[in-house]
Amino acid sequence: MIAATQSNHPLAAVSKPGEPMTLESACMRLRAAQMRVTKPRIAILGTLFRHQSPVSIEQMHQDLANKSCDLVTVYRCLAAFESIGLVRRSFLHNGTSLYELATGCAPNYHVVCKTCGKTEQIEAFSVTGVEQTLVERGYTQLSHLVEFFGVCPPCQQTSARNATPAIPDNRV
Amino acid sequence: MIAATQSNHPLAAVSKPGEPMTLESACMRLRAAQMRVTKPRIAILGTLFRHQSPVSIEQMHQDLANKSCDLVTVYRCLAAFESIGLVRRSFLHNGTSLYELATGCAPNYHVVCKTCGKTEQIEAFSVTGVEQTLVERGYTQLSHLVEFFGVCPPCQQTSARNATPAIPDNRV
DNA sequence: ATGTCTGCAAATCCTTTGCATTTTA
DNA sequence: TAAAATGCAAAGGATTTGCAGACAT
Repeated sequence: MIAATQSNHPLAAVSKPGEPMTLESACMRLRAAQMRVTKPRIAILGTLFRHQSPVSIEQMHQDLANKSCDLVTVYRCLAAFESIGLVRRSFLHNGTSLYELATGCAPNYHVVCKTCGKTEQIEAFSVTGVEQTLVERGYTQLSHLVEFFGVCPPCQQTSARNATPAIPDNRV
Repeated sequence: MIAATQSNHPLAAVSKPGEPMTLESACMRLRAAQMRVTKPRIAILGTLFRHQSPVSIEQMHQDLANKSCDLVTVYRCLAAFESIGLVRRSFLHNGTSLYELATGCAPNYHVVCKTCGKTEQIEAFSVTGVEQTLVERGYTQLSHLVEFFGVCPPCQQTSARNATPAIPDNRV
């Protein structure tokens, strides 16, 4: 699921398709937005680059070697990154969010396994038609949210049936 | 946004398109599922029938004349209703949910105004193609979530700009 | 009669806020 | 050195849980 918010921030320009984002370019974007490049921020960006897929705040915090920075800082940094369009936030059914680097391309959509919680990307899926209609109806600042859920093949063995679901059944 | 979960519950059959759900048929489904038809449950179903659109738990609780039942009971009843497919739950960006009667037809999609939080229905929008692909990939128990956000026409006046957004900006 | 709900209070979970201290530019 | 970021502790809001009493069947 993706929150494809259209940022109004002047510095929220996405990187060009041709040149993939690097840790350096990400830092430059921070500086360009009058934000400071600190050790926690670099570490957090690092985990995002390492995953290249949606990660939870909790996960990132644990990934940070010896939890080098406070959970609160992770929250604040990601909110800051999102405000300049550096990361994209995905809202899950269970009320939590995942963050991923915002590439220059259109937002990606995912399938989330109800059992193990793993996410997989899914091919292009267009919602522009619907948004166009909404614009015609007078809506502004459009954004949307699309997410698919299911049980992935590896999780369909009997053994998995007794596992605690990553996303409790009653919430999905 | 809609959580179009495919319930596996034997009694979760939806009412036939031809015959719209009534308070009576809803109660019958409760009984059929070995659930009891209590005063709070009837009242809650009542507010759902009255709205015929997604409603928040808080909203339902306030609607109940003199808050005739506890907020906790509203939570529990809705969870119970959802477990037998009587209602559909929608998860909002701000971490809360909306519930609506599960009609026999395909799930409806909505636009949620970022300012006032009002929801409007949007015309058919198909995700079956994507789900079909996922089935081919081996996923089972598919469900999905689709929601659009924007600022509705009435909320675009200057006055509205200072209003506290129903969904804080940093969450959408 | 009995297994199911309900209400109330308290607990939990995730996220945000306040503020003094540290850090970056 | 001035503005911005961090850590820690504590607040906040939504939802859940435990348990004794009330209720539907």
